[in-house]
Amino acid sequence: MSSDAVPDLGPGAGTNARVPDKPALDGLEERWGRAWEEQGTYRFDRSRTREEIFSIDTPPPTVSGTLHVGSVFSFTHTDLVARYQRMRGREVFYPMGWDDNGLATERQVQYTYGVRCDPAAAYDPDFTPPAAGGRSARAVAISRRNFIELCERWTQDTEVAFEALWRRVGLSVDWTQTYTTVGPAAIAASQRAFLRNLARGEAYQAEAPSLWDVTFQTAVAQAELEARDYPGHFYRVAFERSDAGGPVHIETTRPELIPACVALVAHPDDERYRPLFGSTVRTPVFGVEVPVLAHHLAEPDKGSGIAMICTFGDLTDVIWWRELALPIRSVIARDGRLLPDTPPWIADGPGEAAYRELAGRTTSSAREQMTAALRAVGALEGEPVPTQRRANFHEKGEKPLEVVTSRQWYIRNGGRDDALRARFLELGRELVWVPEHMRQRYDTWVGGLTSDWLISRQRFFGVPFPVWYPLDPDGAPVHDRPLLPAEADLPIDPSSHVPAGYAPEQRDLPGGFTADPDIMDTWATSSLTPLIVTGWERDPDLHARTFPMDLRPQGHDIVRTWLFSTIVRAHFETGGLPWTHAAISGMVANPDRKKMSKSKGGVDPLEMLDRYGADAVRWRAAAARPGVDSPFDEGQMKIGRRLAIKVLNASKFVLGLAAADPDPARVSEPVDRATLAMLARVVAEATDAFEAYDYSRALEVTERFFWTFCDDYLELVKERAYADGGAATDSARATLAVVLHTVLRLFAPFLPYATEEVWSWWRSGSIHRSTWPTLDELGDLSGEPAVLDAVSQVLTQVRRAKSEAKVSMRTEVSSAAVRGEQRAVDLARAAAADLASAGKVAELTWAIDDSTGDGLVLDVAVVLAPTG
RNA sequence: GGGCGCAUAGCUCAGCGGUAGAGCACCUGCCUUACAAGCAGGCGGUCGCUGGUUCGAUCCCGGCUGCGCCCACCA
Repeated sequence: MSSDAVPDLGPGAGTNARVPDKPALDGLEERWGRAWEEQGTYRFDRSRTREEIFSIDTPPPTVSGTLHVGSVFSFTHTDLVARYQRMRGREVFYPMGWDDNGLATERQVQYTYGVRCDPAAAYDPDFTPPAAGGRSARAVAISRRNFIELCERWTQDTEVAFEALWRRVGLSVDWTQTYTTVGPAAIAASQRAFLRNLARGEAYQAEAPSLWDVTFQTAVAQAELEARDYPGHFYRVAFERSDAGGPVHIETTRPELIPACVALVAHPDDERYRPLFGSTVRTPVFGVEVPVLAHHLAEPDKGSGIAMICTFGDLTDVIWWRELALPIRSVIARDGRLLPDTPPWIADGPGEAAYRELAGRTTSSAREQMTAALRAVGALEGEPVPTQRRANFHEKGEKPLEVVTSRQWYIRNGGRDDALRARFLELGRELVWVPEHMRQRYDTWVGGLTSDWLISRQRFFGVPFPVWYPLDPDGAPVHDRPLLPAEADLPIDPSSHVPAGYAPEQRDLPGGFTADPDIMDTWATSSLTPLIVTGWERDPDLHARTFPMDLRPQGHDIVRTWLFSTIVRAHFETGGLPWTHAAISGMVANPDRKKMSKSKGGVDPLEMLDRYGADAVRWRAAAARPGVDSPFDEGQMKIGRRLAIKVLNASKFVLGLAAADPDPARVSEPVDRATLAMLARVVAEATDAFEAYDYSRALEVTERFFWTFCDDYLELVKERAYADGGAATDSARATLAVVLHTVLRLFAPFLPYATEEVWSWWRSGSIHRSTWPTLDELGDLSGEPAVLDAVSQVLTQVRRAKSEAKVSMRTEVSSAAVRGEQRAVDLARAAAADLASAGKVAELTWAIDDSTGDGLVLDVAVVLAPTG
């Protein structure tokens, strides 16, 4: 067979005619990848019923450039389960999506093509991106439409590359079932779910302070936060009491926010400040009069025990502002700079002049300027003291988040509703978690929510909100009277579609309408994957056959985002869980145990696949137990490769001896029956392990059996199987065939290429559509597995004698005297003839010695034949 | 500050109430017609520390230490 021929998986096989002389792994991936595609091996049969289907809510990988080793591992984990379930007879619904939506794509496009989106720019149909992108290039401003076109182009290219990688890895995905998170079906589902959330009051719009990323210029959600240490200084600053009672010192890390100060606050029980409650102080430099207030969140032992409240320096400020009913005095603009115009509350002359020095500066530059100003008026006490402050960052951002007041869309998630929070915690308990303890992260997250889910983003590439607003006679949007499309019209883009009752010419004109400019956060779409892929409201027949899904596999880093948000959305739409099981993969870490980042980490999955082969990489992935982080260790790949090669070679050998159909009824010899009894244990253990999603254990027990089988059993029965005729020969050959037939299928989920190759040598159809082994097919299981251990003891001691004498294993043994307790001797003696031939022992003798007290331990005295 | 996980041979990890296991690495050999990308044999561990339960603890319970991760209102 030439290497590029597509093998026939049809009926008609069954002989050993196809066993190659020199089996090799090279070319298997290409050949079988093509065969599986052409023959639809993994095609989903949608005529099956819900009970017959196993449906998987695969994570849509972010199309942000490259997939790393960790992704390969975790997707392999899912595929192991998928292949097991398929062999168990379930029809596996295993679609693949691409998360091309959102900020990650925008950043890649900006970087790759050297552009930035300017919504004010005009569309250029002939636009071609600058040849040289990269960080050093000056970004070209392009229209929103041009920008989105580039995003689409970029994602298509990467999706092709991703699919190629996944096929290479051997994921048994039905590649006709793919979706993208900005595809029409996903947009329609996102918009439909949003409209329903809105109608039921689960989504709402609010003008409120929220976390804001000044680099990306968008609001962000609590789930996207990352707390990081951030170097800064404590500044000790004096406020003058209005009653001239002397200065009050506060300590702050952000003196540039003094113009936004609205009050000072101390703990109600703090004796030092109690006399001041109800009085006022003047801010330094600006002379703005602010009250001194009491609140229990103020901590007496932090700083000087009294803090300034600014609108807004952090989330505590937001709480104080709300609970103490303070005014808003914002000074930070959306670009992170201080507002260009002097705020109205700064009225006095020197204060105005001081503000003008701050206007337009970044926060860090304003901080320096403010420090100088404080020093000039003598309000800075001592020198700033270096400190590590902890600030919230967007997980992909480089500057600390600010708190900015803006109008945003929210979805209720229990953060402000204890009954709803309790419901989500209850759903978390109903879900089966693998491993169990991962539920803890969910509970911690849901229990710690402090706000609803902010889903709007002031970005460009994503699902637009299906909303318009009427414009009043002054041209201002009337936000509390949103105009909504009919569900039948979805998906829509409010910036090109027109709301019912309006004409296109009325867009953005007073008395007309305007589109909601925002897009949804990528998780607002990803949270719907179980609904999107199962055809919710789009294909009710498919939905009924696949939902609720069986399995959500994912990483533990996105429990708080993807897993939780999916439960939120499914609860609102269906009242229950979107899946019954969540299997949480660990991360691949650098050898130093630090989290391996996507950008660096340095290992290219394709290079790894080239070097070791997909089966080897899968083997290594399977060694990482569910939920356990695993250090990247290239040396381990070699072991997997060795196993795959071993499978080919051992199979070739077995088929050379015993190409007949596996028939346990012909197994009669004690050592053969022992082998099948042992194999039965392996089948049972591997099956139990897989049922508990513990693919690692399934692999481990199979592998251990297989190596022992190769090293001991195969050597032991070689000659008996070679011999012609007789029940003993027949027994050996039947055992070999049964073991191979069984072990290949146990290995199939892990080594799909090598096992398929061997299967094609003697069976028909694909091994991946064959059935998982059961105890029934192994026949009579009353064999005594202890025979194997006894036999192995004898074999080992004969080999040791040869090894110690530094002679070949072919060396003849004049005599071997086995001695031990009755039972042990009987067990080994059952394979006397095999032992003699495998060890090349001329005279094998047996002695019972019940006085040893060694139980099943055997002692073998070996006398080697003289060499010469 | 709260929580979760981990701690067993140089490395990666199983085991989990009854005298310590695998693979890799290392050492010594062997071209044995399935496989030298192989095979055989061997060296190597007071199972993190410390109390307790038990006839007996690597395994159960408490405390401690170290590492990793998650969460937390960042003055």
